[in-house]
Amino acid sequence: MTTTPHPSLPSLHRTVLGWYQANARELPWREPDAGPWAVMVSEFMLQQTPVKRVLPVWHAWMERWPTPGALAAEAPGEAVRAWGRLGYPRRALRLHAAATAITEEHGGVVPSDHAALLALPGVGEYTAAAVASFAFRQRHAVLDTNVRRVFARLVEGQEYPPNATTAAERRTAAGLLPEQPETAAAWAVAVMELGALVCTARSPECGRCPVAAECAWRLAGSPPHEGPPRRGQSYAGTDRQVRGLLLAVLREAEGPVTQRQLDAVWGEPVQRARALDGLVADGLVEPVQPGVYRLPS
DNA sequence: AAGTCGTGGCA
DNA sequence: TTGCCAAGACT
Repeated sequence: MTTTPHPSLPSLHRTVLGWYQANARELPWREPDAGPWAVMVSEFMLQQTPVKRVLPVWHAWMERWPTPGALAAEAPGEAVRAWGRLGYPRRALRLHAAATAITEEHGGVVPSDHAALLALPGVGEYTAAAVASFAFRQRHAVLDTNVRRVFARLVEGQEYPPNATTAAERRTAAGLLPEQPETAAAWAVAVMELGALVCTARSPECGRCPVAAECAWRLAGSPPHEGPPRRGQSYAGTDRQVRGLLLAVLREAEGPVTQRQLDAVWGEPVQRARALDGLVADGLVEPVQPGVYRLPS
């Protein structure tokens, strides 16, 4: 005879959804009146950047550019400037490009179709699913780093998920997804929130976890991660640091900037030149004339 | 498909 | 202090 070794799927859903109702953060892009554009802007900003740092920039951005058309009407350099110190400024350029595509190809309306979202610049598998789920209440597996970690522990008994998203992870996520679209959308954000607030990377608070009793990792004694350590991201002395320093000069200047101003931020000329070339190649910086640069117009 | 791409907070 | 890591996308 087969018994049911685990609580039913609907029970798991109810548990996590109930936890979310009681514990979710109030975030402006989750408000009922936050439209798809508000959600999309938040998703771009939240790619690799913590909520706390995103909040002020998101507010300023939405006030200045309440629609994709408003952003598309301005120079991409203004988006880079308004991006401030969120990091990975190519995201600002891609968000501007996405706004332009929405304006030109979708009549200024953020598309609800997953494939159409995926075709936008800067929108990958995660962001397409997130916008379709959070803004349009569709049924999609939303696999971000939080969700992947929760499932790795809860289902696989592993402390951390693999480096890259695997087919097995997609199957797991799809298998746990509630049937009803509205419930699936609620589930997606709830699991993500659980990963962000309780089932965290470093010191998970299993005592506060609503599904601790069913967690495969916990039941296995919380074994530490096996396999190769995930490569840390070095920063000091890299091109990325130099690019950041150079772009900060451009952002904070009113208009064009001279070569001398840029030279002042980094002593080593070869790396400095390589970093500046990279910024130009990425479209983040625009040469005006020899020795003069500005944000893209 | 492994590397690249910012920035800052926190243990 | 130093290393880890935070709602990834792109090549």
